[in-house]
Amino acid sequence: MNIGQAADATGVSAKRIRYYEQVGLLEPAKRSDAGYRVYTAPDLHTLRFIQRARRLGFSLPQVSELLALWHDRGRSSRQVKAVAMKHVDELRSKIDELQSMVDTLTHLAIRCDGDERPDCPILHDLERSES
Amino acid sequence: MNIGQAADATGVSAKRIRYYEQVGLLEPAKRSDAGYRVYTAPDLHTLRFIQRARRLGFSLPQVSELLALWHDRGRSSRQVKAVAMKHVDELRSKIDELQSMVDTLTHLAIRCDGDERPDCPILHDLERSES
DNA sequence: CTTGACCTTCCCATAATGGTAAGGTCTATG
DNA sequence: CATAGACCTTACCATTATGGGAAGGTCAAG
Repeated sequence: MNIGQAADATGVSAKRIRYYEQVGLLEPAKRSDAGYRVYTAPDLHTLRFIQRARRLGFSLPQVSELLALWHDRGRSSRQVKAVAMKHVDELRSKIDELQSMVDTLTHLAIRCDGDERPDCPILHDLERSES
Repeated sequence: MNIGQAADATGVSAKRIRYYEQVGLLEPAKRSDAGYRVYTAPDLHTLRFIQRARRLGFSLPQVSELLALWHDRGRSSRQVKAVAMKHVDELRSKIDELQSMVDTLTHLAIRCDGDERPDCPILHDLERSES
């Protein structure tokens, strides 16, 4: 199976597959006589694993950790859970940060008339000197 | 006032100030005889405006829009509110996306024993073939 | 006049892709 | 068999906003 078919089968673009190989997330694929990368069922399995981990927001280094644990028959579920929960903590921090932006902005926007007049608490807040 | 002092006074690093000038967010600063950038009170005001907008998560193009509106005496608060609310929508989308990752992961992690055994629903989910 | 703290520009790196160009390969059809 | 078109290869550039560092000029204090 060529890279295009692997991409179609997994939802990971050919570009990404090559990149993952380049940065060492994937073992270099076998090549055909012409130098084409050749993929087999286990490769697709790995690609889908990566795809799902990426969709859950894991960074490539984290995905790399997860792949290693996945292949490590001697792993403990504790290790896996630790990676996942660390990521959850990061996600929650990010959410809190974004939410506080939303809170501030909606608080300001509520007081903005949104009409033809120029006066606006949003700009007023942005130009205030403190902080 | 030199760039270092302007940086200290506004919380915008010298590096960032130069970058903002380079990408056109800021007017090129006046220069001293020696070629040093020189900043005055209104410049600091603008830098603080940018700093606050950035902290609220506005992208540099959005900050640019806000700066233009700020300087436009003929602006309507409607325009300002539109920029802000569009950003709020983007933030909320991002929050929803991150929250659904958190939900999925916590759901999986709850069922992970987190002990010395290798079996783990998190890896199990990542390697499942669907999706 | 030297030292140290500034400033300047320029280049590199980051994270994880997408786009494109130049060129080789494979396959189906005329 | 030749050729077109769909594929593949590598290599380079762009993205976003920032930090780091080097090489070299400037300024103020001692």
